[in-house]
Amino acid sequence: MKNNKPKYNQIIEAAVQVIAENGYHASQVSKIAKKAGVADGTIYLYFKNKEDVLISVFTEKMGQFINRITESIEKKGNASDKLLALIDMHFRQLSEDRYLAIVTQLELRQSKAELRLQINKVLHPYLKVIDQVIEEGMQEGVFPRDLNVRLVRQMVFGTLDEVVTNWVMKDQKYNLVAQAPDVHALLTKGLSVS
Amino acid sequence: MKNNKPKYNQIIEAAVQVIAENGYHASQVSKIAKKAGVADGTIYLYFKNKEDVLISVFTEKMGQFINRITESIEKKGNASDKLLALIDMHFRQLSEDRYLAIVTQLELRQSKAELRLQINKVLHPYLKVIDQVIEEGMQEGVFPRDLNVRLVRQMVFGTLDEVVTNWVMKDQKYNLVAQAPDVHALLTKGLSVS
Amino acid sequence: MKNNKPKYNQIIEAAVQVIAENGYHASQVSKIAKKAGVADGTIYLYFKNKEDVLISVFTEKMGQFINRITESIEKKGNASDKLLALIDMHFRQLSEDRYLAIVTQLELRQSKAELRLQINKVLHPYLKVIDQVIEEGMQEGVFPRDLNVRLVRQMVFGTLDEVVTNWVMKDQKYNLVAQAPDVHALLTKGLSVS
Amino acid sequence: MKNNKPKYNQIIEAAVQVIAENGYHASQVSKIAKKAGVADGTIYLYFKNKEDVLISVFTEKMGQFINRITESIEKKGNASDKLLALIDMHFRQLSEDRYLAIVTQLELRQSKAELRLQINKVLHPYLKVIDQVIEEGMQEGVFPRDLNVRLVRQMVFGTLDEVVTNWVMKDQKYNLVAQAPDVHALLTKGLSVS
DNA sequence: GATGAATGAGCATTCATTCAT
DNA sequence: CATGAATGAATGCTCATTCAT
Repeated sequence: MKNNKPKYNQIIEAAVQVIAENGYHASQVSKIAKKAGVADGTIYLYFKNKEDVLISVFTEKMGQFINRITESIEKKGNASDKLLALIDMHFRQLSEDRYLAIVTQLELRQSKAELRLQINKVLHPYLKVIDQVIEEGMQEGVFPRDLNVRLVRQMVFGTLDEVVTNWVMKDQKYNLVAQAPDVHALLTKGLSVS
Repeated sequence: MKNNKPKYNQIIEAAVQVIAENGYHASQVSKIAKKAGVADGTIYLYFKNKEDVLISVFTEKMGQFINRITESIEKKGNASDKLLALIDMHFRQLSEDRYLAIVTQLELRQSKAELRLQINKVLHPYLKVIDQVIEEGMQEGVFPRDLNVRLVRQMVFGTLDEVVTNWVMKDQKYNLVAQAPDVHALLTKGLSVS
Repeated sequence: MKNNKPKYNQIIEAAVQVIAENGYHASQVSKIAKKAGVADGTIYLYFKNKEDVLISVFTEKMGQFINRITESIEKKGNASDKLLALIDMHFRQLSEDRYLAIVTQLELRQSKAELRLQINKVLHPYLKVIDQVIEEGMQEGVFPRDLNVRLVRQMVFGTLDEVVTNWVMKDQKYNLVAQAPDVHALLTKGLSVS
Repeated sequence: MKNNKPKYNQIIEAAVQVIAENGYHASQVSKIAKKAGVADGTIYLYFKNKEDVLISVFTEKMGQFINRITESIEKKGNASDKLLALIDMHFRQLSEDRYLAIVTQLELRQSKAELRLQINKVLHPYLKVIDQVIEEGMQEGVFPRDLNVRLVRQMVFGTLDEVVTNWVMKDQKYNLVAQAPDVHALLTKGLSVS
């Protein structure tokens, strides 16, 4: 655990706040250090460089994010319910941490290509969770058996991501979690007339 | 016509290439000027500043992009066919211009908040086109009449965007256009078992 | 005469105005050309370069300036009266042309050392006029015969220059010409108790 | 004391030299840094920007300048002697620091309006010292009681400034300090015949 | 003579990272 | 472990001048 290293966590938390408040490009190392209550140099005792701080921010937060979603869906009986739970928890967690929402949906995307590649690696386990739900649904017969899992996953993740980004850009003015059932309905039924 | 202003177009085209090849942050004005075959200062005869070049790149390209999609869908008889045509042309155009695909899916997203706001404005007409197709489908009875248009549009655009981004990140190794019918099927039928 | 070359004068007059209104550093060649109603390149048909425009501005204006002072003092009977007339005309001319005052007292001094050297050459005839008045006064016995002419001239010119500069920097709020008799009295009597 | 901040003084001294040697406009920050033996960025640890360096140069030097003059004149018994001491010290200090003389008389005057405004503020205390000497002389009866203090001060300062500037432009070839008694005699007696 | 589109040299400032203490 | 003073590379933009028309 990183609890032994309180400064590590202080820096991570400071980074999220500083980025959310100042934007990615105005988030200097010195600003993060100040908010964390440590010297600039101290950051380099815990992280290789600035990029490493950002990746670690995403890794730490995404770890929790995925864990909660996994917990949430494993109680559910079928793939459709799991998908709803996944959407609900996805929206819920970003709703509950406005800083995190801003950082993941807007600021971290401004980073250069290399960094975003590494961020995608961190995202990978989440995409696997989505894949599992889809595959489970196919096996259960809840979803069609001939789905292209990759495409479905891209539809699911792309939709959730777009919905959240729009919500963040509208200054988080409306209730995101309340949209979960509609989004779930849309994804499962598509545009087909019942 | 912009044929009267050949340098304007030279600079736009150079910018797309330079950004695609070097990445957003390594695309210095001097590099764009060199590729365009003009002096650095010449860029400032046609554009207010570097940001203006980038916005213009996006505006010019997106204008053509939307026009072709609009042309393509207006021949179609019903909303479902129009949606398919839209997806097909969306994929087709980005397939045919690998530089443009890289720039729109990866590089331009690294720009700072203000610039991205303006990019969103340019994107807006495209979102309106999607909305129209959805609304038309609802009126025709091809799509359910009780759809939340905003959510559907976010699903459609989010899905297309995610599919294209994944394709770009996989170095455009597979045939993107060939995915259009499957994506269309997915969006219209969702995950429902026939 | 330069009357044959109306554009020459247009450019000179435009330069004075542009410098007075925008300050020395914000007075681009293009701005002067626009105000003069000519193309940028036209300026280079009449002047070697930008510096040449500035020197010519000063030369033209200083020529008139000296001529009027010379005319004014030659009517006077003795050196002391001539000195008073010189001071009066010095103040009067700068009072009557606020643009010229700003340009000579403030803006033209921001030019680089080389240019200022040439400006000093243009100023030289005026200093000679002052010298003549002093020497005349010494011969007449109106002024002491053992004066160091150079020092006296520096006192006279330095005083006038400082008085005018202070007046310009106080936004020309008070009557400069009205100070002439007091300045004359001061220079002639000094700080001696009568 | 500024001895705790050796770099601050190194930069100030380097700036004076670089400006005197290269002229105001050719005095890049990098050149000053190099002469001071520090990195470019170090300058920004001690000064807000380049202008701040220049103002600080003038402030530091003018502070010393005024202090020495104040010390020098307070020992003197009457206003006339004080004026002589002021002139002597004014000339003496600029004679002893050829770099400072060039910078104050020529280079710093090329700065733009805003900077010159701040330079004038720094000069203000010196003008007040001159005013005090004049007022003291009027009270003592050494100078006429009906003097216009402002005008006298402008005569005194204008004369000293002009004398020093001429000396600097003549490449400091003659003995400036030796002129002090003559200048004093001129200012006190004026052009009156004894 | 007149035009004005094109040129390209030149520079203050920021900030991630290091390392002596 | 922790500090924070010092480093130095990196770049968008302006504008005097030219020259083909």
